[in-house]
Amino acid sequence: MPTIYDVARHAEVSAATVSRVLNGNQTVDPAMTARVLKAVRELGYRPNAVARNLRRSRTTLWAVIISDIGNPFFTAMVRGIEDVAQQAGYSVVLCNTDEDPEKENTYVTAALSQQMAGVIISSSGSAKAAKHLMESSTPVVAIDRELAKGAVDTVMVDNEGGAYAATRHLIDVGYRRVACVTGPAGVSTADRRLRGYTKAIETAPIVRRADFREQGGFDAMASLLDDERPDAVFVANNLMAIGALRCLAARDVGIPGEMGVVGFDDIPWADLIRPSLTTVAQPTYELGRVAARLLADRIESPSGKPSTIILPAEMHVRQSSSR
Amino acid sequence: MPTIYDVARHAEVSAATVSRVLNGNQTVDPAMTARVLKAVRELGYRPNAVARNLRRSRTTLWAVIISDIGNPFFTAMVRGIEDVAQQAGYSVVLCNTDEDPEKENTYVTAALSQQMAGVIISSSGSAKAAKHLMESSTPVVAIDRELAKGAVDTVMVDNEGGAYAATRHLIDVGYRRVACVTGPAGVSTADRRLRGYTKAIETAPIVRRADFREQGGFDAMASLLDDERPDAVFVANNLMAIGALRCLAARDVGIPGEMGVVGFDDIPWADLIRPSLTTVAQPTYELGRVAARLLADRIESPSGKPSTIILPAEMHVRQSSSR
DNA sequence: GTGAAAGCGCTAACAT
DNA sequence: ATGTTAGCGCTTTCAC
Repeated sequence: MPTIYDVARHAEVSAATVSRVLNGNQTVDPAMTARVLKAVRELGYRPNAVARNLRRSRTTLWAVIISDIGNPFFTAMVRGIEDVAQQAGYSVVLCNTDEDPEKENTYVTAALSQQMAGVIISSSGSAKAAKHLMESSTPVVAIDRELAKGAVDTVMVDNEGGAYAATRHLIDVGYRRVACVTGPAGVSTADRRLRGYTKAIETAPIVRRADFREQGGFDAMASLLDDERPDAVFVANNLMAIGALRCLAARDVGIPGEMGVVGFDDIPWADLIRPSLTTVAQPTYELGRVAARLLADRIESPSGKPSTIILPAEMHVRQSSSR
Repeated sequence: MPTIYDVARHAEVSAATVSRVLNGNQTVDPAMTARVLKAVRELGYRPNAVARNLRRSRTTLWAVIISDIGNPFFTAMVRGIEDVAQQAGYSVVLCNTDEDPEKENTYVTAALSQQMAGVIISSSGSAKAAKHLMESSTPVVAIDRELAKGAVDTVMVDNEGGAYAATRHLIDVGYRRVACVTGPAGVSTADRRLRGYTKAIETAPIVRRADFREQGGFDAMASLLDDERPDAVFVANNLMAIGALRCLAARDVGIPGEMGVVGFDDIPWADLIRPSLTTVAQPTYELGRVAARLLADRIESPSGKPSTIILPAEMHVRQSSSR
C-alpha cells in the first residue's frame, strides 16, 4: 500500500501539500493540485483512515448497537438512522448483540476503543456496557430502550400508552380474560408495556415473561393455554406475536373467535397473514431519524442537559381482535 | 482519556511493560503485572484501538456489506457470518447499501481505508467498488452474488438449478403460461435465476425485470396481468414475491386457482400467510457460515487459488402452487 | 524480565 | 503557497 510520502515523492511535492490537496481545506496552486491528483491516480493511493483518525483523534463513524438484527423493527429503525447520518457526513456500522449482554459489552468496548464519533444503542441490558458508555466522553443516544434513566439523550415510543390502548381495545370489543405476554424484566420496553396492560386491566392480571423472540412467544402462549386459558392476549412485541399465532394455529384455537390477539410493533406483511394481526404500530423509521439527529447535535455540543423524546404509538385494528 | 503512559507512570513501570501485560504475549513478573492491572483499573484505562491498529497495521474487524438490511434473507446470512467470526476472534460490522452502487462504493472505500481485516460482500453491482476490492490486498469473499467471476472466494446457492426446479414444478402441476419476474440485469442472482427459468420453460418466455424489492414485484405483477396475463409466475426473490402477492390480492386474483406463485428465498412466516407461499428455500445461515470460514482461511493464507462453493437450494411446496 | 527508542501514516502548527 | 517538523498512542525490536 502506497503512503502519502510515496505520493509526495512521485508528485515532487511535500506530504503536507498532498494532505492539503486531499482534504481541500487550504488553497493549493492549481498546477500542484493537478500533479498530486495525477500521482494519486497513478499509484492507486488510498489514505489510511486509521492513521488519520489517530492524528485527528476523531472518526466519522457511528456505531449502532441493536439487539436483534432479525427483527424488522430494528432494521427499519436503522434505515432512519442511516439516512440522517449520511446527510450529516457520518457512516453507520451496525453491531448485533442478539439480546446477549456480553456481546453488547464487547461491542460497546470496541466502539469506544475505536474512537467512534458516537453510539446509538438499544440496550439488551448489560450493566457493564451502560457503565462504560456513561464513563466515556463518547456521545451516546439510547433508542427504543432506556439506558440509564435520563442520563443520556433518549428516544422511544409511548410504550405504556400503546399497551394501555391495546388492552383497552380488547376489553372494549368484549374479551373478558385478557392476558399479557411481555419481555424480560429490566428491559424498559418490556416493563413499560406491562405497566400499560396492568393499568388497563380490570380483573386479575394474567402475565407471562418471555424473551422477545418467536420461540418465547410460542412457549408463553402454550403455557397460557394450559394453565389459565385467557380469551385474549396482548403480546408485547412483534416476534413473540408471531410465535403466539403459530402456537394458536398448532392447537387449532380460532382467532379471533376463541382468542383475540394484539401485538406491539408492526410486522411487515401483517396484512397478508390470515387472520391479519391487530398491532400497536410504532413510527419506527422516525424513531431512527430522531435518534440520529440527537446524536449529531450532541456531537456538536457535548455539554447541555440530555433530552428524552417520546413518540406516539398508533393502533392498527385488523382481524385478529374483532369479535 | 488516559494513555498507556499514564498507566505506566501510575504503576511505576515502562509503557512497554504495560503493553506486554495487556497483550499477554510475553512473561512479566507477577508483582509487576499486579501493579499494572491495578493502575489500569484505577485510571479506567481503555487501550486506543486506533493507535494499536496503526502500529500493527491490521485490525480484527470484518466489514459485511449487504444490499438490503430489510430483507430477512440477508439478516439470516449475517447471523451465520457472526457466529463463525466471533469464534475466530473477529467482530463484524454491517454496512447496508440499500441496493445503491454509490453507497456500496463508499462503504468499500471506508472498509479498505479502515484497514479492515476482511470484507464479505453481496454486491449491488458497483463496478468501482469491485475494482477497488480487487486491487486491494484486503481479503474478500463474495456471498450470494458474484463479484468478479472466479477472481475471489465465492459462496452462493445453485440459483439456476433452483429456478429450473421452481419453473418445472409449476409446469408439472398443470400451469400453461408461466411467467418470470427477476431482478436487475448484471446482478448475478437475477441473471442465473432467469436462465434457470428459461431452460425449464417450453413456450415463449414471459419476463419482467424489477429491482428485488417489494414495490418492484408489485408493479411487475401488475404489468403482467395487464399485458400478457400468465396463469403462473416464478418470482426471483422473496420481497418481490410479497409484492406480487399483494398485487394479486388487490386485484382479487385467486391463488393458486387463477394464478400459481413460487418465490425464491424463503420468507419468515411464509407458512402464516394465506395462501401459504411455495418457495425455493436457501440454506441462508449456512451460506453465512461458509463465507465466514472462507474469509478466515483467506486471511491466514492470502495466496492460493480462490474457490467457489455452490450450496443446494430446496423446494418448499405450499399452497400457492398446488392446483 | 524490563526499559529505551523508533516508527506505523497522517495532519496541523509553525516557519519560510 | 509550500515545506519542515512534531506527535497522535501504541507495539516491538533491540539492548541490557
